[in-house]
Amino acid sequence: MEKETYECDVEVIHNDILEEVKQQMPEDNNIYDLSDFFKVLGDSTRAKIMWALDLHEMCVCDLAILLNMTKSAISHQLSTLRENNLVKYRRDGKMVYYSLSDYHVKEIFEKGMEHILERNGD
Amino acid sequence: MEKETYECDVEVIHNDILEEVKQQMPEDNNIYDLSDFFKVLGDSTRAKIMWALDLHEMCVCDLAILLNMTKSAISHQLSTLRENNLVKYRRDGKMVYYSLSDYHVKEIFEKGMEHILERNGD
DNA sequence: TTGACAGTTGAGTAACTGTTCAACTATAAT
DNA sequence: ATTATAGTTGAACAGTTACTCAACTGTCAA
Repeated sequence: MEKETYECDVEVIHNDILEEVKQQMPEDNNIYDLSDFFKVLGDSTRAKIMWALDLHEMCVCDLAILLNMTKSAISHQLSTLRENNLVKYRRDGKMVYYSLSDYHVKEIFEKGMEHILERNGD
Repeated sequence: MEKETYECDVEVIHNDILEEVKQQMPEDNNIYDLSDFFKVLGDSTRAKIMWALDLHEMCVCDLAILLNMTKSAISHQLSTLRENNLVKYRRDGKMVYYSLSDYHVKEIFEKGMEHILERNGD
């Protein structure tokens, strides 16, 4: 009377459903990547940066003024966005201009905003 | 020669772009709500739960077995998902069955997964 | 070369977050 | 009533994270 398949502090309740869901679940690695992706968008500073860059290419200074934050703070967040391939940049003289690198993000933001606005009864 | 509009450690570089973006940016509160929403999806445990519930209504036990975690850990995360109106539940005897409460989330997950898979060269 | 400004980076810190643990409630069965 | 299982909850702890600060690089102008 052993349960070799699962190690948990509970009994198996709905084995049929479990098997079905297990088979249809995406691969672990894909879920990790996906939640990491959402995590990057899940900070208000980065969300604002992304939204601003969706409207217009901007330099670090512009973003710092727009968000009323230090250049350092903005630069750190841009670094995170860069590492996650969400923004690209070009240097022009002393200034570095950032823009969005991915066309999916806009759609995801818009779907997310739909959700927020409907939920808030707008 | 004062800049009353902005307080920052930088000079205003592109005033025209700044004004344009400022006007088109969503309200701060909406961006906060949006990033909070993404933050909830930005944890792999919660992402797995959401994906599983999208496939089938499940009880806490099932989820604990599926994710190989304790009921307590799952319950805490379900509580977060509940607070953010992403899941609903019904009690049936001793068991509590959870399911998705929002139809937008599936679309957002799918768009996000598209992004991941394309980015990973799939 | 020197100074000024745009931007980056690493260390440090305060705040946040996910899991564990133990104690708890709720329902059902004996 | 008692016991067992499903689930919840609060405190505590460890790991993470966003911003600050100071020092740094890169580019331009004089």
